Amino acid sequence: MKNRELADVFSQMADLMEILDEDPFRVASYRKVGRVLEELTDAIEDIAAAGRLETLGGIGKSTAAKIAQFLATGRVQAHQELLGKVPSGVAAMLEIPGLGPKTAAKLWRQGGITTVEQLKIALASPEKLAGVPGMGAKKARQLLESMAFLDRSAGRALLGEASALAESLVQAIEAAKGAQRVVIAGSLRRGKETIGDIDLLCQAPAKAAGGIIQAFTRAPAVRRVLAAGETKGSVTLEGGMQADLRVVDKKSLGAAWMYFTGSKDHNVALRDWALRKKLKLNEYGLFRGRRAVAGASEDEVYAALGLKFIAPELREDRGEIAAAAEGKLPRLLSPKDIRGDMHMHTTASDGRNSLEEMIEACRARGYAYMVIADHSQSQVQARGLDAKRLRQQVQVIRRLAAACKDIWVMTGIEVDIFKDGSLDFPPDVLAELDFVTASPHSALSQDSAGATRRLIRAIEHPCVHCIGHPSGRLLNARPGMELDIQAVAEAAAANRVALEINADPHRLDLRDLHVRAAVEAGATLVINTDSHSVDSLLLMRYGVMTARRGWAEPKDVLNTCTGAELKKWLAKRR
DNA sequence: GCCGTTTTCGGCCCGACTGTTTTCAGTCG
Repeated sequence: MKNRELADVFSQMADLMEILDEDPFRVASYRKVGRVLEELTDAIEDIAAAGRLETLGGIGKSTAAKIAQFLATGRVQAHQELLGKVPSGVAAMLEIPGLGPKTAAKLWRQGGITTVEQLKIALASPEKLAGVPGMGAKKARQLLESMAFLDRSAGRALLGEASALAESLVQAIEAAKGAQRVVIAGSLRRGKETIGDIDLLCQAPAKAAGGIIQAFTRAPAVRRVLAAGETKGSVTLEGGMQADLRVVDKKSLGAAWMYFTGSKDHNVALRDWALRKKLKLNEYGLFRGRRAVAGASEDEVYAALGLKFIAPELREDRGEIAAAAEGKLPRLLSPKDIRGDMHMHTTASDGRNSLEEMIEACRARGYAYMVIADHSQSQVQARGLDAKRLRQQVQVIRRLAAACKDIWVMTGIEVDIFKDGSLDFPPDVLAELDFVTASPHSALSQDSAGATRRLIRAIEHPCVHCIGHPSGRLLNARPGMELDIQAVAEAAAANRVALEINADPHRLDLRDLHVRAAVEAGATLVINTDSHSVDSLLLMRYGVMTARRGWAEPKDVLNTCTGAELKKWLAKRR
């Protein structure tokens, strides 16, 4: 797959063109191509071979030719020409928050600065930048701090970390005088797998806004105040994340919440939709001329646009607006649809809570069923179970299960899938268990074709019910295997094997786009926490968000079944 | 460079905040 590489080429061309001050609309269209390529689940080679490049939104004749050229020669001529015009270090400056293309161009052309290192030195003695307009002492200090932040932080926070921080900020703002309602917006509300910054909104009368912004900037987690105006505040938090708060009037809350929930691409598409209806949409409301048509609630704004309500998780400009217009949005599942958790560990392998404690915690959550799935023998570092210990555990589970009237406790295993697709236990051992999850844990840098064959072989194994965390990725840590998700999902559908959405915020695997491909291929999903303690059972909500981002409905997800339905599904499988 | 419920040409989302600009450019979301 050359998707990623090619996406980078177009994104970089957009950056370079912007530094060269080329037509902003052409720049925007290159940027869009970068995003489209990045989000593609099919290999760009296959799409090109099928002559379908120009059927992708945002890709026209000229882009198609550049993609073809890249696939044939490994390069895009126009990209090479741009690289020849702008020193590479100048483009690298765009990574620095607060430094955009205009400033990078000025630093280069008028200040003679061509690398980030040179910039750092020059900023330390700002008189060196006297020839560059707009470069005062304050701006210099701000850029130095931004660069220091980049050096320390790995970039984006995980969904779970960001949620906890956001909730602490919400509490601080709610305590401020005049705050009527505080809500989370941004990528956090959309349930994106990683979060760049936290966006919050507070409904309050205009006269209270200043005090609320002050309260926000004094919240315990705040380390530095970046901006504090009349209606907007920006801060850096402990750990380096940025958080923004806007204070809005009651009659604008819906429009503002939509605007700050994004995504940017959804907003652009929605405004375009509004314009075609002779309406104007901004964060204050939906307007016909000067008259406000809607704004207090999101429902009202979507309705006035002739659209069904679009759930935040769908707002990525991936076809949701057309679907909302045609009444074809999916009926998304919600956390309350989940009736069990089918992947959790105990102290028998690397879990922190006992079998009894895990059962009690699942019962307290009101689950109808659960599966114990400890590691198999080759996971030595996790004290994986061999056949003998597994059989002992099965005995204990069966005895405990017999005593549980209100929850169905199933026996299971998380059996390793080896590099060649074979499993860590022979069929006779696996056949004794109620539910078998097979997961890849090692050799995760395998090539795409090999990884796909590996998973398909496991899917075709007669004893396997589910593939756990299929790609093996760890967010912000390792990329995992690059699967041909189409082929994997088709095999899963054909063999009636479920694909896991691992809800652990470090994994979220399958990821959103893979969920969507799996749903379209007719595969069944199962959302599991992979809990290693009773506390992590509540991570389920992040898996549900990821499922929603993949347009999954309850019928696509195995653990929305009742116990009786699940029994039937298991009976058909064997 | 892309695109079409007004269009194959002429549009392309829009507002807040900061810094250093004395009237606004740049960046961000």
